Amino acid sequence: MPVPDKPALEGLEEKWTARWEAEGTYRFDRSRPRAEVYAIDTPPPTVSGALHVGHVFSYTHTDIVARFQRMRGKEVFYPMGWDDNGLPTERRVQNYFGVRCDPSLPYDPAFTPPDKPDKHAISVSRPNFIELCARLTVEDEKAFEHLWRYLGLSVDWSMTYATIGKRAQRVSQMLFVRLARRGLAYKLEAPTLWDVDFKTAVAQAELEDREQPGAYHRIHFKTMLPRAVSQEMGVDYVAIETTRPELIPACVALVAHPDDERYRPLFGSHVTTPLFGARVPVLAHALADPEKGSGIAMICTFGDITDVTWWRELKLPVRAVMQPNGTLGPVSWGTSGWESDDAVRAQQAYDQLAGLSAKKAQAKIVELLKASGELHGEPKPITHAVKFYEKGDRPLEIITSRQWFIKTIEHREQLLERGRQLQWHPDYMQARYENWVNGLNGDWCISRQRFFGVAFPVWYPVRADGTVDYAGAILAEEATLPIDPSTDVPPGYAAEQRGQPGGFVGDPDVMDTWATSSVTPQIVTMWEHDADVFERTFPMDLRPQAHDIIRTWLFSSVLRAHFEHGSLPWSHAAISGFVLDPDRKKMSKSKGNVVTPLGLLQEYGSDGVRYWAARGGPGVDTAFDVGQMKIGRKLAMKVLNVSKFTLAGDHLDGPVTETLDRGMLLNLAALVTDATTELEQYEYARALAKVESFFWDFCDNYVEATKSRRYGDFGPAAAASASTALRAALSVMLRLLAPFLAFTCEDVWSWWQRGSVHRASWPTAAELSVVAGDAAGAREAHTALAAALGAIRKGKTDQKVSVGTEVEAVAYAGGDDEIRALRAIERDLKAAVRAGALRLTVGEPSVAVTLKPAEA
RNA sequence: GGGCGGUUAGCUCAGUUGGUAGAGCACCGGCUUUACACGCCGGCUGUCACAGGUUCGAGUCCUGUACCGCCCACCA
Repeated sequence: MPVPDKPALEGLEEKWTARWEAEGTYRFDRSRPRAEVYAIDTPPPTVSGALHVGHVFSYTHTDIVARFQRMRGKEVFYPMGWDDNGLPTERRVQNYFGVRCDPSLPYDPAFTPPDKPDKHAISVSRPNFIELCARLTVEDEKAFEHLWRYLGLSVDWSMTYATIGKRAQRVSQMLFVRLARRGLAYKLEAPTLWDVDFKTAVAQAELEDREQPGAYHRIHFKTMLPRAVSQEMGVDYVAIETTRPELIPACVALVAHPDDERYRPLFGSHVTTPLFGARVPVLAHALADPEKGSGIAMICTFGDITDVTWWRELKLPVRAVMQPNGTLGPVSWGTSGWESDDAVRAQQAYDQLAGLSAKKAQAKIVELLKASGELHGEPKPITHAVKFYEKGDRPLEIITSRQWFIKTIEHREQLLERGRQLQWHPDYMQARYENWVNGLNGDWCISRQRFFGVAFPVWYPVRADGTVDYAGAILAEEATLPIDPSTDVPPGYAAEQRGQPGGFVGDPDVMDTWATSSVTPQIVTMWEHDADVFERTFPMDLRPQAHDIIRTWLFSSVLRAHFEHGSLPWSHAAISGFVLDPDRKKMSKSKGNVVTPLGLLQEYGSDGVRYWAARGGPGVDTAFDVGQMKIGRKLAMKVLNVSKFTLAGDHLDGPVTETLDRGMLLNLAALVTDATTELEQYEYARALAKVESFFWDFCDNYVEATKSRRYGDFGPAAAASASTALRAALSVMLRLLAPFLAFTCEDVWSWWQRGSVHRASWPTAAELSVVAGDAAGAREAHTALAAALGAIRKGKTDQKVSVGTEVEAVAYAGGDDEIRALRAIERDLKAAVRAGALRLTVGEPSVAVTLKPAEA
């Protein structure tokens, strides 16, 4: 392709995305051995959401690394996934098709959704629901792929996967079954964090704190001590302070610190709860904080995580009032039910609470306590942090339920060790991992009482009396996976036995979204699907991701690989920062400050946007700044134009003989070494800054200084030296910039080279020093050029003449070393400043420009 | 309460072993210079958050403080 007359950036994206696809430029060559492969575990974006500029930012970082590794000779394994798991997709499918997932229904292969969603949702089986999801997300996936291609991601688009896809289900289920068989996954009935609106268990990793208004309620519990002791204490009650008085009926004990003198006499004795008259013990535990409230707390089943700890360690009974839907459930007090000194009074009080939500129950019980005189003073309003499910609207409750867990706590040390083996970029992100693992306070709850997602490949026998034998879980055979227990039948049973005495039931739950996302390394590397590919790609090289999901995605992936493979899933983790809006806030949809990416790519060019993204180094939060995109666009334009200049006209073939040419090439060789080291360390932003800086100096100074010679003013040999040096430098700079300005560099490459620049070999210092030849002092001469040119240009500007004006004479004085360096390139320097005479002297730095008589 | 990161020119940010403060943008001024006006040249701009310390010398190392951001916590 010839050098264009008017090179332009417009249309490069369409042109090259089509060409790359047609030529299979980024197709993975699966014949290469593991050592020659660089495998990337790309984060699958959520398809039901929209891609925003934050995605563009971080995915560009990964692409830069991918392109660098590819040019270094690695075969890059770079798939793309779509995350269609989880609540957002579930809701979207429901609304779009007017259906509800009902896991109790069997698969109906003939089902078709109505053209328009009906007001009354149609119940469909889980497999049908998943089919609808796949249908809906096809369009999203197309739009996403288009954007990614337009941005220039060098993904192999023949390798895509969906997190709810058949193969992903199979991998998730198979890994789960293996954990279950080894006892690393287990089912247990236990107090679990619970969202009362979604009516599902949630995991520790999905929590967030929100500041909420609340109030301390000072409540009196009657003591049951011998009179003498009470008299000594002066009171016959204990005052506790609680923000959740509605849980008083669930109170099973009071607790204070063992060293707390105020309560020491009470330890071992009992008190009665207000309103309900239940006798509960006063106990000692080190977790009780004498500084908090009155220093003595009531333990309820369950008000918060501390209650769970106390309940477990003090071996207390359960007295649960909170139901899965967030209301207080029915309780009968007295001899046939819960213990009370005054069952009639207890029942009367409780009946007014039953059926109310926590919030309403609190208001009601405050009324009752005031009336009974057991509330001391007015509630004292406070603001405190309350735990929420990150997607939820009401505070979490803790409810006892039967859930699947994966063991984490007893493997804490090994998991910490894995974190240390992983190479983090930037390295300080490892602290977040350590922090999280050290803070784990329970095993990982992976089951969700939702309908959409990967099912547990598990059934339970139904006993002859119709009860379910949860301890006798029947795990699916690996060869049969994926299965859906709502439709498929366990080995040895017939379909008619579903739900029948002596028969079976399917596990109704689905896996947590992170339980399925955590196996993306196994999904993409074709684990248990294509052993050959797996062997060439696993453990992978790179996990790129954002820092907010270290505790979830990164941690859970490490955990799964540790258990299944006894290794890390990848050797490097590159953590991207967030994109901040100009107010330094994290950009997010909810804040309405998200910019749609395709418009940006079209306005500033994909390379312009890539440039902006590339400037944000690993882990660094970066401001959204169209100014930087404009600069990137200018850089790309400059590349086009200087390439046009370099390649225009006939190439004069000849060796590099001139000192300036040699110096420039050798300095470029040093840059190659430097930039390569940066990129090897995932410091792409630094690499770009250095290359960019050299490039502009090259354009502004070297090209200007050699123009005259290049045009033949000093003969053909001197011109050939410049021509050869220019081309060698251009070739190297295009390759250095190719990972960043993927489209521009590819276009220029195509003007004069064969093949794709993205499959060209990464430049080396050696290839330049061969061209430059032996040249003592040449680098210093090239380095001195910019300062001297600048000073002399200033001399002209000060006299208000153009830089191109021919002048009578220039006198330039400088230090010994500088002048020696400049003398080596005196002819080029003189031509560059268009001086009739150039005098270089050692002395105090000075510049004198003498204009021609006519101009003076 | 714990941890991590940040605080450098009006803005966005570099500043890699401690050695006279940098770039781009913005602003001001100049320039048709046979690659580029999506250009070129030049100029202006800083108690490097604050306070101590180590050192001949600190933006850089140490201690502490303040503020910003993120993550975490057993939040009665």
